[in-house]
Amino acid sequence: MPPDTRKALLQAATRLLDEGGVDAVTLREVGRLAGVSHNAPYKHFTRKEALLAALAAEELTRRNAALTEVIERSPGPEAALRTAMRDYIAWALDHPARFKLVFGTWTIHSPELATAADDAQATLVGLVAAAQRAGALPGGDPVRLASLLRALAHGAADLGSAGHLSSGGKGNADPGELVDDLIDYLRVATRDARSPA
Amino acid sequence: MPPDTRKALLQAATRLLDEGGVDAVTLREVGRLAGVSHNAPYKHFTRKEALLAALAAEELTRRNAALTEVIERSPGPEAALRTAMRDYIAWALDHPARFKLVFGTWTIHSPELATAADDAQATLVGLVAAAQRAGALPGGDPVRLASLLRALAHGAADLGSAGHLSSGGKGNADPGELVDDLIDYLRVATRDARSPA
DNA sequence: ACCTGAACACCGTTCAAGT
DNA sequence: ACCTGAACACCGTTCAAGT
Repeated sequence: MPPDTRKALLQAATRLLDEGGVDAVTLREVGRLAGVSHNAPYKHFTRKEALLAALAAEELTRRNAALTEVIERSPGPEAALRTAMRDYIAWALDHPARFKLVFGTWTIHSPELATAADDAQATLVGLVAAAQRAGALPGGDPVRLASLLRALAHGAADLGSAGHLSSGGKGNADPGELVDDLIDYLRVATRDARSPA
Repeated sequence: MPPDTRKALLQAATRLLDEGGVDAVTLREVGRLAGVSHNAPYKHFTRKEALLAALAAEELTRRNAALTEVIERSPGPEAALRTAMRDYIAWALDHPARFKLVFGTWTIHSPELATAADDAQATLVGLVAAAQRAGALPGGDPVRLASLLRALAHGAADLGSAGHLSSGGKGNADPGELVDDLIDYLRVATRDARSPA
């Protein structure tokens, strides 16, 4: 079996990311942890951002697999949606650096990252459409509704993980509660649209 | 009039932030732009993050003033809420680096930044409560409802400014539309709760 | 094809020193 | 009180060279 330096580099980078945030991911330290010279990384990634993009793509692919599994194991689309949103929040709070990395601004074009992002979007849209058919969500463009859900989960997770959801020192809102609130409001809106005017 | 190096440093930092993102804000370049030595900043800020926190506090204070003005000029709480949310999104898209800085993770405790954040939260909660009384939003804890609105606006702005709201190359959702959608759904939920069961 | 060591142009931060 | 210049310990990236 070959040494597989590339994998060792990614593992080292993941560890540094989790332990100290993206600023702690330094090509020199990555090399050191992987037991290789400080510019061996350049033989596997064109530049630092390319390594980070590979890391983000791996992570997002794992999230997609987890999402698919949630959908398969859930009794129905509404339960799947609630579990998926809660899992997303939990992931962001447990791994804030990974979350910020994946959804940060990329100046590089990474096909793997773009594909993983498209897959996630497509899976969520499919789930939303199923929930609409099941009467758990209001009608309309499922892409737009999926974006609404995604934006809320993303905002709640981001504000929550940065500590901006608490005011005056005491935490006022749990990110998970917010996504539940939204789904509840959408349910009400669904019923309302069905009843005769 | 004194040279006011502190102000010159903050101005230089703001320019670098807008032009190249937070990574472009380098104490050495800030000093250079302000016409001062590369470590004069240390006489005004304990460390780099303190300068960034001062920058963020200034920006958030300006946003609070703008929000208050929107409320005063609006015909009613619902119009004020919609305008405020749209303004927030527009600000984030126009000044992505400032937005990311203000709502990033701080390892420093800045009283000015904390105060500005609390002010913003309090003003928004007051606006939400007024909209509830006006029948434009459903009842319940106004703090929680404000967090819901804030999380959605934040998520839509963040995903939008990072380009994550478009899938397959074509933009599918405009962040501004998403906040309008949410307020619309909440209106429906408000009506529903009022009608007799 | 993959890796190394030296080198270059940067950083943030500290320190001794000046006014 | 405010500022400077030298210094230290880091970076990302490039280059010439080795296997």
